[in-house]
Amino acid sequence: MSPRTPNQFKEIREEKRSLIMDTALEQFAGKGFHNTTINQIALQAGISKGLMYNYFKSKDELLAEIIDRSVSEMVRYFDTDRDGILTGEEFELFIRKLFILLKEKRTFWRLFFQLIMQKDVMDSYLKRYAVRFTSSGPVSVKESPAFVSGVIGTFTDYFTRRKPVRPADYDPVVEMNICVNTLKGLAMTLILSENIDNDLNDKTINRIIEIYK
Amino acid sequence: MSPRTPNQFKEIREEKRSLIMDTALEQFAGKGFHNTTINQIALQAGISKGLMYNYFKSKDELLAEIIDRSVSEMVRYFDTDRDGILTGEEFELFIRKLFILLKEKRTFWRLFFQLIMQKDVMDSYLKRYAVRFTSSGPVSVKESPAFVSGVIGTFTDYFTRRKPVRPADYDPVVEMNICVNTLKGLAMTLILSENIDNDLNDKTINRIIEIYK
Amino acid sequence: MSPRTPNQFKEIREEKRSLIMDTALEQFAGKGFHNTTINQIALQAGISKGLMYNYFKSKDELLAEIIDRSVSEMVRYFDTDRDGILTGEEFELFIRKLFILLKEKRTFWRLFFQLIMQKDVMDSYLKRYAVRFTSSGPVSVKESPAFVSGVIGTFTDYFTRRKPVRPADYDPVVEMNICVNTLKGLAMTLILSENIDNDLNDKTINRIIEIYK
Amino acid sequence: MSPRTPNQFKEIREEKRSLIMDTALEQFAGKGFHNTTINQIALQAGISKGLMYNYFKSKDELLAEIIDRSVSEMVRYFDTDRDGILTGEEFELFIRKLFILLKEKRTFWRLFFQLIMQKDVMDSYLKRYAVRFTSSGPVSVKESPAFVSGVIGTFTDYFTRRKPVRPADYDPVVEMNICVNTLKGLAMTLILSENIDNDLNDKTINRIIEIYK
DNA sequence: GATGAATGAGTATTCATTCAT
DNA sequence: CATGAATGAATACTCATTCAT
Repeated sequence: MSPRTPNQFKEIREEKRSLIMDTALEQFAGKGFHNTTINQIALQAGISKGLMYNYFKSKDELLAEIIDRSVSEMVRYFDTDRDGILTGEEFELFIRKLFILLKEKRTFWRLFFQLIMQKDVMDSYLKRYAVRFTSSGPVSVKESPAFVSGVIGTFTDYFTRRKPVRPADYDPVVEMNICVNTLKGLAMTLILSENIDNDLNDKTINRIIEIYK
Repeated sequence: MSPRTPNQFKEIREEKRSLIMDTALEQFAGKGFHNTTINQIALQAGISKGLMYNYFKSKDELLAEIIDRSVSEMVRYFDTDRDGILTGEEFELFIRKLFILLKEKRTFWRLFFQLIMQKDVMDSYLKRYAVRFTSSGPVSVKESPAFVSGVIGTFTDYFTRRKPVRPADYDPVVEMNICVNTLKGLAMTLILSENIDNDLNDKTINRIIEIYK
Repeated sequence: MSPRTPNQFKEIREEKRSLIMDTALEQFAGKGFHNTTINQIALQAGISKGLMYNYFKSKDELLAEIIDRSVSEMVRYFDTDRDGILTGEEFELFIRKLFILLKEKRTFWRLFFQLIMQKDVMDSYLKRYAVRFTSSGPVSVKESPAFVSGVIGTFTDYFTRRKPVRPADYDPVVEMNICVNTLKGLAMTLILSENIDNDLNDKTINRIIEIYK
Repeated sequence: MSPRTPNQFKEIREEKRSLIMDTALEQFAGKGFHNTTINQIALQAGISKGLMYNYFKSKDELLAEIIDRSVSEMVRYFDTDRDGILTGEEFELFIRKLFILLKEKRTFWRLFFQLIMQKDVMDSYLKRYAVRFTSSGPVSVKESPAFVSGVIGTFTDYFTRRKPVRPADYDPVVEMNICVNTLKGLAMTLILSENIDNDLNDKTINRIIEIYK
């Protein structure tokens, strides 16, 4: 009889929002954004089409919110307000954290990579949220403008310091480039494989740490 | 106005087919398959919508033909009917060839990666390189020449032979995994960057060859 | 916290009803009936969507009530149960009253004219002033007090009596037609202008009275 | 077998465009813009919904085109590149032309008046075509920026010249205001009546000319 | 009374595909 | 061969209305 309290409403909203976003993410990642209809999302989420639009202004916004949520989470995860100096231990920690996160959020990252390969989808996202493309992908400037450039700087610095006595042919930028792209390639493999060979994966990560620590 | 010979007709047909496929590829890669309309392709190719259907049964088939053409070319390029033994020189050649091709066909590869991410078919793709692509992702297999698995085998073999006297911690599979994923990561970077740092790229490739040859 | 008396309840209800109707009128007149959503009305009125339906059965009924309220008021204003004879003084009074009312209720009249133009019901409206308005135009008749036809009759009578000694070309019906349409045109101008030239308007009204009194 | 000539295509297009616009105008004027669906228009015009969009980008553009067409026609009709001096004969001609046009295009004018009463509909039109509101309604600046202000100026001038020896109470602006609004009111009546009393109408127009010529 | 989450029928719009000429 | 008018199924999105709390 008595109306629901504002808190109850807020709870309901947040729960449903999450439900919709999770459902949509799964379908977007599996079938692609354009091959997923609002109807399908609503059906699978067990809600009506209209309700979707009660929570999200449009299909595009739904996508943007999904990206925002995960990117924010990612940034929060790594943004440990360091002194800018990457020690060997911190480097190892970073790599290990990275792959844990990739495994945990594989569905999202598959979607994410799909998207960054399509110029126009990303463009519309870029306009909404001012994202910066870097060698390690786009990151929401809204959340953390200096995050990525910070990481790159820290990495370059790390590879410069690694070999105080450089062999004639040692170029820290090249070294970093190889390291970063190895991680990128592994990330891709991890994200795309249906069944990960966890043993090989772990061994590979260990070996990378061994090489670059 | 002498009547054209059957051969001339065929040539004209082939040329127009190519024109349509090139135009379509460019647009698919830039805007995504679903964001490209037949109208846009026809307009840019300077032909009528109807004529499109004279050359290709459907939009899906157009896509499939584009994939087939480039994949075949790729296979032809590398499938030099070797003895299965990869020497250091052959390894270097392979890497260099690979990046030349990636640069030359960047547009295609962007599209290609878009597509293979759109379903969990990477695995099935690895086993059977020729997949039929449709608008809802890659689906039916056309042929299965064991090309890819052949490459994998040759590579594994190469990494096994490289260090006859293995250090205790040397694992050829791990080593190959790192090598392959480094190449994969670099390929991704190359395909996606708007402006390639050619100098860094060349240095990086040289360094990789230095490491793995 | 003494419990409210039934009378207080009624007052509160009436006040809220009025608030909703005023808010709705403003929006209907500004954006049109179809471009105004229940949500917008509720939001601006500071109540919930659900409560709206506590006061009005439907959006259509809300519109009908708005019309009814203002038309009733209008009728009450002019329906001074006269003897049917319009003197010169009464004529002047009528004109002045008319424009005062138009100015005071401009918002309503804009809406009203919007509605009566939306179907060929001007004629039927003339005969039966109270029409039920729905979203697809004015439809069912609620009551038919012969108010309008009464006014027309009185006017015709007035113009017939005005010139006992008629010039050869004097036609009272034509004269009344011009007079009525001049008023109508002025009313339209008044209702639609964003900024009224009050001085010109007053002078014009005075001149009309001068001509027709 | 042989394809249609460009001319044939152009003819088909123009015919269909007109058909759609006429059908839409009729329905918009009768039921209002928002109460008319694209489906209904297509059905009545005997074409498919899709074809509508082959000819008009949107429902809004369809409306805009309908307005443009008629307004342009109107302007062309009156824009006789005069010397700016309105003689009595020219004044009479103008009035007579005006009512002929109003009768011929009653359906359009009903729609037009509906629209100018709805702020937002007109606003979107204003943005597209830069229209200026004047006392005699909006006119497309695109077509004829100086048209309306020209008419107003000419009219004011006319009413100033009419009584070289002015009575003490003669104000040409007031006189013009009455004249213009009488015409406006008559126009409204003409547009809205289902059955026009042609006789009364003609007599009224004659009387107005008699008064103001 | 009061709230706003939930529904679903309805509407504009898109676009691959067909086909008469 | 070639054209582009025509189709209609599919899809995103809106909004009045209901109802559990």
